[in-house]
Amino acid sequence: MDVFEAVAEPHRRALLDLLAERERPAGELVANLPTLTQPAVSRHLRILREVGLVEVRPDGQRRIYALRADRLIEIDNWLGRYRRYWRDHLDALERHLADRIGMQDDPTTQNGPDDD
Amino acid sequence: MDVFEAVAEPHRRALLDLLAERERPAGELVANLPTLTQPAVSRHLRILREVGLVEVRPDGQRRIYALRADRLIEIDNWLGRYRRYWRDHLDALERHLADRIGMQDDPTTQNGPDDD
DNA sequence: CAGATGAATCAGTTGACGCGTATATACGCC
DNA sequence: GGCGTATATACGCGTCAACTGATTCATCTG
Repeated sequence: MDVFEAVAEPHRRALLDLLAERERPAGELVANLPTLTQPAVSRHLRILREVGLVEVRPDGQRRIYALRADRLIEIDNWLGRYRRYWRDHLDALERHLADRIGMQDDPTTQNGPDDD
Repeated sequence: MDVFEAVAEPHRRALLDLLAERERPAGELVANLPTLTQPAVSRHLRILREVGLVEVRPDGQRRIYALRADRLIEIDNWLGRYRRYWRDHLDALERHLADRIGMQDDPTTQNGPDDD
C-alpha cells in the first residue's frame, strides 16, 4: 500500500483530519468515527502507520496517534507537475470574472492560501 | 469513484503524466503503457473521463484525450491543510542540518523543487 | 459496399479491500 | 492474581475493481 492508496480511503482521510488538529488516543479516534467499529478504525490506523502517515506513542494502555504530514510530500510533489495547468486555467477564469463583475472579493480563496 | 481513488491507481497516474506533456490519441496512450492491453487502457480512460480528469475529442476514428487538471484542485485543497505541517517540520530539519553540516548542497532536494 | 483499423464495451474470473464478529494481548487497578 | 478497559489481531464474508479475451461499434479507404 502506498501513500496515494492510503489517502484514497475517506475514513482514513477523516482520521488524518482529526490528527491534524492534535494528537489523540485511539479511543478518541474511534469515538469520532461513529459509523465504524473499533477494529475497523484500528485497521485503518495500522495502514496509516505502515505508510508512515501517523506515529504511535504508548501512554499506559493507551496509544497516542500523531500525524506525520511529511509523507504527504510525495503527493504534493506529484501534484506540483499539474499545478500550473489549473493555475493558468483559473487565472484566465479570474480575469474573466473580474472583468465581468468588477473585481469584488472573490471565492478563489478556496484554493489560494498557501500562506498562513 | 472519486478523484482520490482515480489517481490512486499507478497506471492512471501514468496516463495523466503522459497527457500533461500534450494531448494524445488513445492508441498512443496504449503504446506507452506496454504492460496493459488496449481494453485495459480504455477502461482507465473511461474512469478518468468519469471523474473529469480528462476530456475526449473525436478526430475521425481516433479519440484525442486531453488533461483537465483543474479537477486535481480537490486534492490540492485537502493537501493544503497539511502543507504547513511538513513545511514547519522541514524548516526545522533544514536548520538543524545546515547547522550541523555547514550549509552544503544538500539532498533535501527530494522535497524542495516544485520544479517546472 | 467490403474490408481494415481504432477504440469502446461485454462477459467472466480473480484478487484485494473493507467490514463486523469474535478473540487475543497489554496495561492499570483492586 | 483477577478483573476491566484499551487496543490489536484473526477469521469469514460481501463487494468492487482490475485483468483477459471476445465482441461490437464507428470510421476510413479502396
